[in-house]
Amino acid sequence: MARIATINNGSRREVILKKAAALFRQTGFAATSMRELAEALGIEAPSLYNHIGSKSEILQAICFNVANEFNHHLNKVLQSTEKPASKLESIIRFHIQTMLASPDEVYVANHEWKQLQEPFLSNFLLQRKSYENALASLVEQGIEKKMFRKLNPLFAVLTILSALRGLEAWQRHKKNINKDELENHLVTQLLQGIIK
Amino acid sequence: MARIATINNGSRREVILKKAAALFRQTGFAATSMRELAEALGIEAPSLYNHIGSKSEILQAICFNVANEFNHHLNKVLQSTEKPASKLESIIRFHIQTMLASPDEVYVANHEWKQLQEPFLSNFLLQRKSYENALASLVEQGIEKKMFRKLNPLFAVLTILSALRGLEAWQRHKKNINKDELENHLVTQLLQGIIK
DNA sequence: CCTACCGATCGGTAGG
DNA sequence: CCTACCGATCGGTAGG
Repeated sequence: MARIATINNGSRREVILKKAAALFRQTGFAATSMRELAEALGIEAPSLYNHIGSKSEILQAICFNVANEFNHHLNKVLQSTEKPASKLESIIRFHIQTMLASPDEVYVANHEWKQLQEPFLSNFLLQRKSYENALASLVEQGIEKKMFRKLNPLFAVLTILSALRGLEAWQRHKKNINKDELENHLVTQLLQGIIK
Repeated sequence: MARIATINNGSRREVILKKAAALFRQTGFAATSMRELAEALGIEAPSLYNHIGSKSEILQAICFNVANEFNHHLNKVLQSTEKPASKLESIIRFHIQTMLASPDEVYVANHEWKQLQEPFLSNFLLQRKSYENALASLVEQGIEKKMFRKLNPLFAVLTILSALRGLEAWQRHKKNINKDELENHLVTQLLQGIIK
């Protein structure tokens, strides 16, 4: 009895974040009320505040958790000695896999971050920009090595990231979607767009 | 005196829609209040209701105006006798041009349509789906004529549309962006991803 | 985790 | 186009 309570308490905050991500995705951050969130969890709204500090803090937690995951993987890839095309492929695959594994969180981080308050908003945008720049220099390396076509590296990266971020909208078609086919298709189409 | 008033009255609703699109983009539909919109227009909130029926109606007008523009262009292209690749290029260029010409409206139609109320939500999604299907059959034709690589037509279309819809986020980098370079880059990278 | 409750703000109406 | 105002709902606190 006590053990179950302890286990649940330990992850209570995570359960809240998880459910919040699902609701924020469905309805949007601003349009989701703390009462709706509470109801979805089977508790009263004021009880939420034993686990989280504010509605904003929930959004912050979701967005920065996702950002951390992507940054962590990026750093790991950058430290490897693979070719630029392989690095890029690994990053593309990670985007797709993460999106399929945590669609709600990734969606919120991609589309509701605008609702972050300062200084979190600025920090988030800064991280995003540095992520994009890291990918751009990867593309630049590929161009120098004559492996990629000669194109604007930043444009190339933004195009790929846009395509990947839009993936969440594919949910609608998900009955027809096989995960492996999806991943391989995207890798092919997106890399084909820049490879020589 | 009377003439100016008449002219202004005629376009008053459009001015409201225009400003609303800008605010909805900046802050999100749900997080934008009618009082903020009124203040941005230099009037009091209740005065808005002489020109629009409700907050929802503003969103509906923006979303369906944009949808109509895209559908109209699509139909024009489909009636032409060009090759699939040319048709697709024309559609890609239209997306980019429309987005650059009306960034606020296109952003709202792409990202705030979730806040539409029924039956508008269902209708909007239906139009979207039929738009995607029309593009998919275009890709299919290209594959049959051996002009496109053999890939899943729907996936190919969703990837391209995702990339195009994400374009709005490029605003952030706009000081470095030249319109023609942007358009040509995207056409190249996106078509290269599917052409044989 | 709950009940009771608060000030603020929301979309919108009445009436002129 | 404005003033005056409404009921509903919001995020959050007090206190237990």
